[in-house]
Amino acid sequence: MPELPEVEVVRRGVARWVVGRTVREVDFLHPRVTRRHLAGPQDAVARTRGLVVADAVRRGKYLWLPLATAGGDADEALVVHLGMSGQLLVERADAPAEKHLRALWRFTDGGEDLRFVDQRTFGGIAVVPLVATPDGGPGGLGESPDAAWAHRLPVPVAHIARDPLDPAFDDAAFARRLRERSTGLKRALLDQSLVSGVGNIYADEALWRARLHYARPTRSTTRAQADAVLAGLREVMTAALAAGGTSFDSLYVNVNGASGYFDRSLAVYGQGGRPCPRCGTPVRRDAFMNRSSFSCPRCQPVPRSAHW
DNA sequence: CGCATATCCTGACCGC
DNA sequence: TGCGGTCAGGATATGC
Repeated sequence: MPELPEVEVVRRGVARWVVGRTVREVDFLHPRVTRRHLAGPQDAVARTRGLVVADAVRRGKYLWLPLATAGGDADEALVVHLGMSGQLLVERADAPAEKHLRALWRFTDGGEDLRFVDQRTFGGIAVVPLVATPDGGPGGLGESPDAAWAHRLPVPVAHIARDPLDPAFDDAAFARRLRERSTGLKRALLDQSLVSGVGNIYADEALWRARLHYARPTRSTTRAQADAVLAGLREVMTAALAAGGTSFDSLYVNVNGASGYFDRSLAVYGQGGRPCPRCGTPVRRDAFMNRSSFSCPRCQPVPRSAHW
């Protein structure tokens, strides 16, 4: 499940292998891949063909490639969301098609193709305008933070908050906005308009590090607790990034790059019944929001006023 | 409007 | 060996 670290590994791979190249042709091989591009796949192709991939930028789980004209600036971007199972691959044109190949980009240099492979089709592609947004500043983490396109966001990303690894993330504002909400802590962490890039795995891991229960009411969260959650997120995301970042030097941009981290380092996620690494108490698994929540019953006690 | 839930999707896995 | 049921969850449409 690609969350922030996995998407960042993919972003670095795209920056390494695709940025600077000119798109010659695009094929969309499944109707669901362009469902968010309302004008349809042919329009997405027309808006991409002949343009230069100027950069690879990320905010939260969204990745986008500003598309520049020969003049150099970019008014639109190719937005990619990996969903649950999406992968971006850089492969030779004669490599056999993957079973779940959904989109394919060829370039004028005749080099390797970019492919979007997605088994479960929760992911998607859209070509959309870059727009100025109230939060201003660089749009996210990219290779060229001073470029004109880095100060605008693709329309579908305009409502997405900055992520915990963004240098401009405002910790105090996060704590303040958290207290304005009437919900549980984990629900808030999964809301991409409050903080982005967090999914089920990193939410559970960060809450374990912060020793906070997922149903703790946001309304009464202290600044110190909010800071502890952010520290937990940054810790686990940075570690996952370090583990996944080792493989992007190859000619293969793969969302599975961080899998080695999962094998060894998850404290609670997917560890139901196994001992908490801190206190040895068996990890608890609860049904929550149509998915699972993992926590340590001793380190993360249920608050009296839990907000389920 | 704020918040919660239903929905999309496919393959792995499990019990019978 | 097959078959039905369950599980995985990001983002959004909807409903209250």
